[in-house]
Parts: sequence; structure tokens; C-alpha cells
Amino acid sequence: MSSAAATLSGRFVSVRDRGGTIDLGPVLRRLSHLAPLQHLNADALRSNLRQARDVGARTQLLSEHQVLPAPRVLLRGWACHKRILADGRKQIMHLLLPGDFIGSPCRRGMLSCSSVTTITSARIGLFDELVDPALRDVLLSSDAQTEAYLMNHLVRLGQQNAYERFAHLLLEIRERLTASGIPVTPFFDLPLTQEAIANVLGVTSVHANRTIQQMRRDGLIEFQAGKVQLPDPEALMQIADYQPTVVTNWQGAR
Amino acid sequence: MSSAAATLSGRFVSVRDRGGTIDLGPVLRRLSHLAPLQHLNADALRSNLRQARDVGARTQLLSEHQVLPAPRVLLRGWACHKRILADGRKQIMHLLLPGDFIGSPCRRGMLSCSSVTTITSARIGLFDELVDPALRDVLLSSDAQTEAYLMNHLVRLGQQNAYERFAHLLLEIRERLTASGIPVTPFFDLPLTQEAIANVLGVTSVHANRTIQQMRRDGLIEFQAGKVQLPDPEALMQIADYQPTVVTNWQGAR
DNA sequence: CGGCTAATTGATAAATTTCAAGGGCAGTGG
DNA sequence: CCACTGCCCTTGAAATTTATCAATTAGCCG
Repeated sequence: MSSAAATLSGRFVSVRDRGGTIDLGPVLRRLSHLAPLQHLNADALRSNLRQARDVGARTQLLSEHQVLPAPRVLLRGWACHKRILADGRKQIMHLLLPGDFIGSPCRRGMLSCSSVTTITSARIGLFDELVDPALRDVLLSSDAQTEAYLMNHLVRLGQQNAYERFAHLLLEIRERLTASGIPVTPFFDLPLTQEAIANVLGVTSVHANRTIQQMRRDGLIEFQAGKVQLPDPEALMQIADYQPTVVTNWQGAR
Repeated sequence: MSSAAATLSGRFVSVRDRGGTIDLGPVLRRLSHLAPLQHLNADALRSNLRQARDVGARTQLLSEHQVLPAPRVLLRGWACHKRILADGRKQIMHLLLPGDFIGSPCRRGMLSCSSVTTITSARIGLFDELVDPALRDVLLSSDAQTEAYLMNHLVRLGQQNAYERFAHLLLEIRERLTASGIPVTPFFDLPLTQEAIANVLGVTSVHANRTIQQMRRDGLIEFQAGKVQLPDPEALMQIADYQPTVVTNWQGAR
């Protein structure tokens, strides 16, 4: 896709791990859009990567009020920040896609304000520490980007109806996958049940189902075996009033 | 109230400014709950404070996609992060109360992801720089706290009805004012029109009005000249499933 | 074939928006 | 002093969106 992916390909993105390799591609590609590569100092990330661990779906990676441990990154699979109310209502506040950190890497020792759970089986990269000053700016930008996506989500939930919310969410996911170098055309993985989509969008699963069906009938989405295709992204952007999220002036590696 | 307020009282919280003094009390008190005072190094804040400026209501302090300038803090008055959709719908994503920073102080040079506008007339403290390493942790905690409040707001918008949302919001404001050392009993300022409340809660102003009236009839809030009183906070907590927000283990200055 | 989970459907109720209008109150200018 | 204006709050009625409840269907896996 972008030449950033090319720059970061091959041996530069992987680290040896007990006979296998750990693919840092998604996180490096994502970060390469947040700050210049030479400043990013991908080596600092690689040299602090201790190991990778595979976990199953619905594994809790972080609980509310837990002291944030050493940084971890999602190398494969999806996860989410979720909160459950006393009466059982659930809200997914933020989705974590491949390349995303699990809890802010800048906040070691602070308390998590929500629990993080895997949605699919996943591969987690464990770092020793990420105190390298060369990394600081890009990690802060990563946090800023997370905050920007939280604000997008606030606008979705506060001002848009279910149809608009879903359109907006799909475009945001597409943008984020693209930033991590994951191909989104002709289709991309959407490993969410309709109930999970409902918990993201703040509607019931029944209503999520009807909304999705309507969007299908309108020819704006197509599902095939857990994959989703967006035949007309421009129409979706129009419906959702979608604005790409940019948190730094850096336009990506070239 | 808390002994933090006492510790920070008197000459320690103020800085001379062209014959007047700049009252750093709210921000120092707020930060004192986020990290130990000795680490906080309030002197670093004071010595970097350049001046204070008074601005009117509805003054734009930051616009979307603007490069974040030198840090500023809200010394008096209220402001908000707001986004306006193409068709005019407005969402207030976050309220800024006295003691809050205007845009993250850790993100100099990055792009703002929303515009910030004053709600009331306000007094803004301008810093030269806040790169002091002694301040870094507490400023990062301040950012973490903002993110926590954004997540609270996501749960409100995604899962609660208008009545619960308003109850939850009032409790959160009360908690935040208390943290800045602003008295909340017997009542506190709520300088928001019903339309602004509606734009926070993600409902129409008509519905906000009816919700507020209901809560008044239920004896849970009382208004008098822009002030609000919460006669039964425990009942509100029950209704809103309110959990205090804590982002560090530090319990405040003693 | 069960036994599970997820997706779907229909009918009804509740929450919320929309539209339209009226009222209070403070400032302002004749 | 009073009319006028602007802003905010309030109200009613009807339309729309979304939730709730209760089944039913589809698909997957052992």
C-alpha cells in the first residue's frame, strides 16, 4: 500500500522469538504515520520486545483500576475496552486492532480506567520497558490518536442514529486497518458478532441487526464469512459525515 | 476541605502578574490528587507561568486540526471541547472546569482533534513551556484523567437514558470541582444553558428540559440563579451507577 | 443428531425528536 | 416609562427511533 510498508518490510519488522519470529509490522507501520521514522527509532521497540504470547478469545488483558504493567501490543486479533454497568448493560468504548497498544505505553504505574478483553484469539507482544526517549514522542502521539478516536466515538453516540453510527464506525475501522498496513480491499475482517457491534454502537442487538440489514439492502455493505466489503465508501462518508483522523503533521514514511 | 487545599494555600498558589496575582490554586489542587506534591514540584509550574489573560464567553481557544501551542490552563470559568457536524448538530465531548488544561500540555506540536471554546468568560494562564521532567508524570496523569472522563461520557451516551446521563454528569462535575478545591456544598455553579446541557448529553434541548424538570420534581436537584444543589447525592449515584474516577494510587496531599 | 451461539422476525412499548408556539426576563433605545 | 428585541425556558401534539419481549431460524461443531 504505502511505501511505508515497503520500508518496514522484511527483517526490519520481525524479531526472533524462540525459533519463531515476532511480526512487529502492524505496530511499526501504524507508528510510522505518527512521527518520522528516523525519530521513531524502530530499533528501540524491537530491542525492548521480550516475547510474544498467544491468547484465546474473551481473555481479559487488563482490568479496571489495575495498575498498568509493562507495555504490550496487539500483534494479531482484536480486543476492546469495555465497561459493564451494575445492571448488566455493556458498552465497548474502544476497539483495539492489530498494531494497537494494550493500555497506554506512556502510563506505566497508573490505573487503567477500563477493562480490556480480547474479542478474537490474539497474539500479544510483551515489552520490557519503553522508556527510550526516541520513542516518547511517537508513543504520546499514539495516545493522542486514541483520544481522537474516543472523541469520534462520542460524536457517533451523541449525535448520530444507528445507521450513521455504523457507517462511521466501518469507515474508521477501515482507516485504522489501512494505517497498520492491513489490506481493506476488496474486503477486510470484521470479527464482531452483531451483539458486539451493538455494544460498540450503543444500541440493542435487535436494532443493530435491523440497521445492518437495511445497509445491506441499500448496497453499502456486503458480508461474506466474517469479511466485510464496502462497495461505495464515498456514499458511506456522505451518510456518516466522516472526517479522517489526523493527530500529527507527519504524513507517513516515504 | 481536603488538607491539600491547606497545604497549597496562601502565597504558594499565586504568582505576581502586572500588579495582580495569578491564582494557580485550582490547577495545583487538582494536580495534587494525581501525584505526590514533592514530585509535582509546583515551582516548575509557577516559574513557567508567563501571564494570565481574561477572555469573554464563546471565545475559541483552540480549533480543530490546529497545532497545539504552548500549554494553557483554565484558571476561572468553563470551556468545552465541541464538534459540529456538517448539518449543524453539535456535540460537546468534554467540559473544561477551572484547573483544567486547554489541550494536553504533553502534546505540544501535535494537532488538536477538536475545537475548544469558552462557555463563560474565563481567565487563562499561559505557560512558556512545561518540559520540566519533575512535572512530566503529573501532566501525563492529567491526560489519563481526561481520557477516563471521556470514557465515562461514552458509557453515559451509549448506555444511559437522558435522566441517568444527567445524574451521572452532575456527579462527575461535582467530583471534578471538589478535586480543584471549589466548594460544592451547599451548591455550585452550573453555567450551562439547557441547550448546552443537551449538547453534552446528546439529546435535544426540549428533551433536556423535560428531563431536568422531572429531576426537579423528584427532588434530586434544585436550581437558584445559575447554581445547582444536589439534596440527595446518594440517590443520584444509585440512579446513575456512578463510580468515582481514580487514575493514580496517590490519594492526595496530606 | 443434539446443543450451542448467533442471526432474524414480528408485535408492542417506551424513549426521544420534531415542529410549532407561547412565556419570562433582561437589556436597550425611543 | 414602555415597547421592542433577543435569548432562554417551557409546553403540547405528533412523528420517528429505539427498546423490549418472545419466538423462530440458521449455522456450526462434537
